[in-house]
Amino acid sequence: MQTRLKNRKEQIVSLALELLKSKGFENFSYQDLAKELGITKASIHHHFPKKADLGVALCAAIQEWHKRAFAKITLADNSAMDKLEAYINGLLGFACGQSKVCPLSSLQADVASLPEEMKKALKKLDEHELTFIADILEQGRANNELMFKGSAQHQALLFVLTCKGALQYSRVHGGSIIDDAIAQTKAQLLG
Amino acid sequence: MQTRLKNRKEQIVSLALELLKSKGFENFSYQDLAKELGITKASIHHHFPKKADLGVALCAAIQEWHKRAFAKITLADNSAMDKLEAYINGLLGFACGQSKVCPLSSLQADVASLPEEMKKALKKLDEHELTFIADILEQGRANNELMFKGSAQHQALLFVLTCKGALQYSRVHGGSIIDDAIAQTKAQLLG
DNA sequence: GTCTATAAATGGATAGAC
DNA sequence: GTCTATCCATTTATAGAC
Repeated sequence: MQTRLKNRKEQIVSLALELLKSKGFENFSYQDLAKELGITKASIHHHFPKKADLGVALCAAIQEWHKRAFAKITLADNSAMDKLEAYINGLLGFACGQSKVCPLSSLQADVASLPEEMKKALKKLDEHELTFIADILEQGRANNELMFKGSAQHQALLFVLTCKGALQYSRVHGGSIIDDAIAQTKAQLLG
Repeated sequence: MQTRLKNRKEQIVSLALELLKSKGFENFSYQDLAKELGITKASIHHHFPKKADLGVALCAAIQEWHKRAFAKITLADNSAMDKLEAYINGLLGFACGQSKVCPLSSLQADVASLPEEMKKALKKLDEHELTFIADILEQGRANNELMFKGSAQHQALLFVLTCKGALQYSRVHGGSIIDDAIAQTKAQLLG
């Protein structure tokens, strides 16, 4: 509940994260942030002189979010499928019905115009996420709970592409497409 | 070879399509087009008064591209896997090593700010593509060439999400991630 | 930390001459 | 079809007062 007692800097990052998920990094402005927060653009420049600074802070916020969410999932003494479901629910939690996508998908879409520092951060975040999913898959296969061929890293890639791609498609085709994609993926992994 | 004899209007659409694939619809400007073509912004406004007009023309160009590519693949008397590979090669043809993605992925990323007409066109294009892939998958399953559970439409969704998602990821992680994703998908379908 | 004011650049768009 | 010229809004960014 400490989320209610955020300082201004955290408020800015938090709102910018929402706009990143709905519009993408290049398509929200300091004006958007200022209007919503009831302050001026200049105030935001005080906290983040250049937009690239805000972008780096956004990447750090996503990293923090991953860290907490992944730790919570890892510690829960659940089946591999339960963990995958928890991951999916984490992704959907901020997106469902709101036309938002994974923030990393948004950053990938704008990669051509991102500052170098953000590209590097994005790459690390993606890799961290893929390794997290690969570990769950490997555990599930060792348990005879999940079935798949090849390396867990490669299977993790398919899983993550499916989840994030489904979110993107849902903005055009409605939320049911997410259910379809998730159900089909689960059916495959259960053999 | 008639591509060399394009009139200006076609040149504009052709270049805009490239910029769409690399930067997204909201992130290329009439100025970008004008500079590259060696004409002024006003000339482009003559052909496409508003950017939304250009956007609609882009959707039509993509539809035309689909029509040709899908017809060619359908008519070839090949296995289902050959057809899937031809589809993948079509996607990769414009993207590989150039940091470009599927134009429909680019449009999806910007869907929050697209004019209504483009959203409708995008939806139709997506559906057409999914049905095309679903038909190939169904044919392959009927032949005992491919193996998968559930409906061909749902499996087609996974396949398309994987191909396009891999392209997006490759801009950050390099082209090898495409090979990994495609290989893993093929292995699954071959049972 | 927040404001006013302003700069400098860019993007979409139009009018009218050639 | 293309140009020059111009308009207006927006965006990023800075300076300096409170």
